[in-house]
Amino acid sequence: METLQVKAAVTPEECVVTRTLAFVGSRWTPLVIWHLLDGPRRYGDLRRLLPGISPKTLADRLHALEEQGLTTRTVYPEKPPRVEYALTPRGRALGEILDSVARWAEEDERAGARAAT
Amino acid sequence: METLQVKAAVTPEECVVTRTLAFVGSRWTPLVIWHLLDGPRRYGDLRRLLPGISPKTLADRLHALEEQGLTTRTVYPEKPPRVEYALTPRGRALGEILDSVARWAEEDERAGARAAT
DNA sequence: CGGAATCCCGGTAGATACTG
DNA sequence: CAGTATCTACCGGGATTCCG
Repeated sequence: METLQVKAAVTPEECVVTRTLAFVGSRWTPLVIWHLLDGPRRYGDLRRLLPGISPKTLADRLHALEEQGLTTRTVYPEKPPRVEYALTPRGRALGEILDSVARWAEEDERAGARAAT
Repeated sequence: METLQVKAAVTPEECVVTRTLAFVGSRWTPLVIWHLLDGPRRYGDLRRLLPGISPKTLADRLHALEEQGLTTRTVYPEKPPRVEYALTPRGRALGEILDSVARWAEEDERAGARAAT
């Protein structure tokens, strides 16, 4: 087993980590994933959970997530129409990483608070 | 111990994960961190290791990283001048996360390759 | 060598209005 | 309800030039 591919990458485009982080780091994306960790959510649910997000942006995020295989989109042919978004196993796996990021970031804030004392 | 703060966040600005990922996800940043994982590097080293990066962008990244406490900047008053950048413990901790991201992303590519077969 | 200053371009994402 | 269609503004980041 050799080193991780990333080591070899020289440009951002070639680097999987860069590509992944650029994707997940786009505005609202982490919060969308976070809410979906609680279970499937409807488009309108997410809009309510994310006050300030525009319909276009939310649609963009959901499309991108689906395209990356992180979420699924299920249409229930009812009246009124119902559409549910849910994380795939891979999406949930990414959620785990977001969790570790959160822990890392909060260590920071704690240290900062301590230093400020 | 209650839930992670992130859960409570509703806007991207309030969310530590969003802020962190927006920061780390900016172009070239992961690669800069990656190279620093090998040890301290000089400005010129990094420019050579990152073909295509502009002086401004590299300076921006290094400033931001230093401001976030992820790197240190050491000036050796020699002639010609020498400046070294190195990861702090926190910076290295973030490197660990990048590593998990890399593993996550490569699972993806392997699955994709399999599906494409 | 290790940057800072300036200019500029392209893409991201927000606002708004409308539709199946 | 669950989006799409446009149009715009902002700024991240690249190219270039110059300085201590």
